Amino acid sequence: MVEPIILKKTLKAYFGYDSFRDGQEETITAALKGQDTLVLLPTGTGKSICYQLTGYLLEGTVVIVSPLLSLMQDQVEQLQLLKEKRVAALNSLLDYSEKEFIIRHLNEYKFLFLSPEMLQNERILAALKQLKISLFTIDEAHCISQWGMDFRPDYLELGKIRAVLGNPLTMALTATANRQVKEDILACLKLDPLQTTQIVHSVDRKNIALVTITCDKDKKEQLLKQVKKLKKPGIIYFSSKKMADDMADFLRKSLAIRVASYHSDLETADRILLQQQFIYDEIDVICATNAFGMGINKKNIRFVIHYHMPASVEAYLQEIGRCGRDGKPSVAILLYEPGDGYIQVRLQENDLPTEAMLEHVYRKNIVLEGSCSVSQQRLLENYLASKIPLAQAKQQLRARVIRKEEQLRYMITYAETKECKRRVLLHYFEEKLNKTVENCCSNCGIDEEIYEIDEKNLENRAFSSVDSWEKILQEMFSLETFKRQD
DNA sequence: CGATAAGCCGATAACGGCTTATCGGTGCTTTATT
Repeated sequence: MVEPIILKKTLKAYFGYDSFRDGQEETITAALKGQDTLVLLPTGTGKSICYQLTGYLLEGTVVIVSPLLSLMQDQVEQLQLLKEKRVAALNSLLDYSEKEFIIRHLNEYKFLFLSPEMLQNERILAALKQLKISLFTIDEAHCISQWGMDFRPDYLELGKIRAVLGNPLTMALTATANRQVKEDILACLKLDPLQTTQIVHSVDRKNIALVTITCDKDKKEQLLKQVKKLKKPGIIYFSSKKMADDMADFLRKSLAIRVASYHSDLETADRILLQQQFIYDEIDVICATNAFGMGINKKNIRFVIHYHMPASVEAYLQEIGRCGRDGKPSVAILLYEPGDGYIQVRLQENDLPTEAMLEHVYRKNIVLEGSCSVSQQRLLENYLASKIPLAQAKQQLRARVIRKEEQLRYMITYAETKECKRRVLLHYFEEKLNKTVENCCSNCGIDEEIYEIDEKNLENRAFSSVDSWEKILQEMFSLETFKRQD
């Protein structure tokens, strides 16, 4: 048993903080007792401290499964800033010799980041088997449920991987999970629900006002109106890349603010550049698809607008959770037009194979290339390889389709409800709203002015006339960076 | 659903205007030859 005083001293020594934030100490204490943990803490409460501090107090290497290369790079850099040299990300950004070097020196690292896909690599898995793993961490664990079912099936293999590695002490971390997602995470990792300590804090972010504006063919005008008057910076989400591009142009021309669009068509270098510019307040508004956001650690985002709604309440909460991390009043606005749900239905249609496809593939015993989407093809191949009986496969698929429909339906319920939005949102996570929240939602009524630009004080103008020379230099410097990248 | 592309129509020739069809969103990986 590690005394709380030791924990605090370690926190101060390694991270420089005087006290823990909600949930951190609880999590670390449980892990140090040897308990597997499922940790649900709201965005921006320092989840990484949980596995990092635990790692420092245990012998061996912390292995962290992370969904994005950029996220891995971020975490590596942050640890390096804290003077930790024994840290590496084992991924495709490395060349052959770098990779080999890390694999040969695994036990010299304290923190090792990799993707679920990388864990499928035989050579790497064999090396990890020889390693003393102090803690097996799954960062952004909701990806298991959100992506594992179709988009990134290797997420569903993590349980097997865990078993191969001798079931090391495990910590799964996320900011958004309702009961079903928690069940998915535990089941996938093959964690016993009764033996796993769940540290669950409210997903409610009280400083984010929840607003829905019901539109009638006037979304574009509504968007312009809102973006014009709201305090910046902010993010606007779209469900198409083209739309994100077009609207970025439109807003840039209409409002003379600094707007950029962000989606998967961008080159990696451009993505990094945009993220940096946004973080350093050189961009006011980002028009993005759901590619943007995970790992964006910016405190002062004032609004998140959804031009199109996402496919689930989890995704919605993830996305709106990116504003107001500094605790100041922020607003999440959903621009909703009845029928919007249909876009998501169509988007998801090609994710899962149909029963007809499944039958065809089982009969012919082969998946024909080009006969369906990449995601469908991969899933069909998985079914074929796994030798799951047809009836069972069918049932599983049917369940997944129903699940997606339910998720979307609840999102629509949220959009259309006349009751308190916060209550409806929290209900999805089986939470009750105990006391009333000031500036709660558009149904309870909010004071709109606190989210709007204060014209008199000229606060929040894109370019201030009193820019310090430091800031001007900084901007020149980033321009140079831009040229070089180009 | 809504935006866009493709196809079709009449009619002395190229093209506006119509209907119909299609598509939309997330990321990891890759080892070997000009």
